Amino acid sequence: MRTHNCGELNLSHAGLRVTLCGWVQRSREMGGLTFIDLRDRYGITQLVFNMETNATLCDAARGLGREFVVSAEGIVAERSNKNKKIPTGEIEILVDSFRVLNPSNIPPFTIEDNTDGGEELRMKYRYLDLRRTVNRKNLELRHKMAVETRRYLDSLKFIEIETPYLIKSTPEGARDFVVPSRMNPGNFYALPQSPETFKQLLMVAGFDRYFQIVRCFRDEDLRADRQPEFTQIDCEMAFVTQEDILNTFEGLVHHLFDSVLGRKIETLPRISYEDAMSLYGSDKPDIRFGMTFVEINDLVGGKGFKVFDDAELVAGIKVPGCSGYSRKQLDELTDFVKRPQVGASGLVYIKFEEDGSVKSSVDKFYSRDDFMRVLTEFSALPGDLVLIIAGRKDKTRSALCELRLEMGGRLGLRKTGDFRPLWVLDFPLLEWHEETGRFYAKHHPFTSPVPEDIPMLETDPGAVRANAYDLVINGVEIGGGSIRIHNKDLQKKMFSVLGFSEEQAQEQFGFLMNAFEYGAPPHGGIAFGFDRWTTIFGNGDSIRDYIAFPKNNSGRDVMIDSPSKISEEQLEELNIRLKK
RNA sequence: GGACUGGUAGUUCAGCUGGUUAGAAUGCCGCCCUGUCACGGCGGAGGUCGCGAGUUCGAGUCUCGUCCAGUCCGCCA
Repeated sequence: MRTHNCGELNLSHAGLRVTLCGWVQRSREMGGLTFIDLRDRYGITQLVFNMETNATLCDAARGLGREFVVSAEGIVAERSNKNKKIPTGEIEILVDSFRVLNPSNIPPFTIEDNTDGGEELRMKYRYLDLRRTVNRKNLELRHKMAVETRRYLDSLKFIEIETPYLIKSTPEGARDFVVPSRMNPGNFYALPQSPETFKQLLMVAGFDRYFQIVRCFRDEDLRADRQPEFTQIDCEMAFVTQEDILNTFEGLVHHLFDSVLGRKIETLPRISYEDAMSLYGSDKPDIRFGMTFVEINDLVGGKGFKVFDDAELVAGIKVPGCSGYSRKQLDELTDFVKRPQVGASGLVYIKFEEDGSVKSSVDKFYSRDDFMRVLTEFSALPGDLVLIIAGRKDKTRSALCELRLEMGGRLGLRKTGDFRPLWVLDFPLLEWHEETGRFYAKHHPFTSPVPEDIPMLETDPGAVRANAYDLVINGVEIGGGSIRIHNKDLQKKMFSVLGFSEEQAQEQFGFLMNAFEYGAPPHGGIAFGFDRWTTIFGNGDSIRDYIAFPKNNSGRDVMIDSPSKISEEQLEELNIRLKK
């Protein structure tokens, strides 16, 4: 139907007869002249109609509304007024005939880079929103990421194998999306939260390098970076140590930075979970800037300031060059950390003024020497501001983490386009839950403990470290994985620590444990959040912008209006009765 | 489950301590314009102020409830 697309013609094509197809972006009527911007995926080309040379055609062109689908034939001509802003700006098409392939309603919002449409409206008409360049580029980026991922992994002899979507519900982890089985009344499939068990079975089957770019499903509340269905780059390898896995996938990180963004990056720093928590208060630190935590219990305790004396942890950050902060600004920061989402009970400041004097909210408890010792510990210089939070260790760290990120943002230290990937290692194997009074696997129940910590499974399970690792970029968890347990006895012990009875373990994971009795190789793997990684590379705010048809905050697709009710007949057939 | 923010022309928003005819921009329609490209000029149409109660002589504005959207906490092995 077309000889060229709307983004490729230039002066070298002048005089050529062409046919273009596309959508009417906008038309400009000048009395005797009519210009139409014709748009397709590749760009915009200007069509021109002249009242003097063909009044009928020019008149007809004026009947074309926005988003009409048009096929136009004519001669490529050099423009008398060139537009330097677009690649095709030096030429235009002198149209001698055109055809409306399909008219269009007036679109509910303008289909331009700076659209006037709000989010909700654009989601409802997502197919129109996707015509906008920004969204098109986001999906092109996603495609490029997928292609380069496959290229890299294929070059290392990984093979992509599909695993089932209709699987079995398991109690650990996120809530399952569940699918009723018509042929097995009262029974349900679950959609996979990840292909975890299947990729381990593939290792038992001898496919020693597996990957899959695969959809995963979790029935949990949504966020800007969380969708109920999302995509992982899921990988597993046999006959490997943790070091082998980190090196192989550090290679993927380098390859994607290079091939997609055209950037060479340095060897990824590695930090232990414990250090990440004590220096950044987070297991996914944003290391684009410093401001690491300094713990000062010893320096400030026993001076009569009860809040510090009683605190499990007193820690702070040094904010360079902010000693001039006003009372109002400090009050604002105090309010910030006291918000329920941050959860600190207060904020103490020490201003190291330019003239060398010291001002603090706790002046009456400490001498100048006391403050100087603290400031030295922070390596503070005149002009710096130290902000301190105290209380329970975990609360203090998470609040200080929020404050650090906030200050980093205010000082412009979290620069867009600055990428600082790193590995976080040695995660704890287990996590204690107060409400249920038992341990849960922090990663998943097949994660192997660090060998020298295995004896502690009996004595101090909370202190056992795992052979687990996360990839973090700019404060976002991009991926995580572990070396798996391939030994049946160890796996049994793990289930028992998690509070599974032998029968429960057998019922839920018997197929895996049985498989491990038939020569399971040592293996391990990793999975990356493909949507998040793409979003980071695109400098986006929300993974929604990198998914063609995303769900909204309540898990709804407002375009197709789902989820939705189903008929009585369907319910009957599925053997389901709804609560009145 | 919880906190906060928002909901007013097709769209994006403004609308003060409650006050009589609810505005702007853009889009849309009509007329004019031969080099525009965010074209320009003139004119016009377009509103259940999310929904329901309440306070008041009077509610877009205040109160309560409710629905929807967004950000976050919980949750997300």
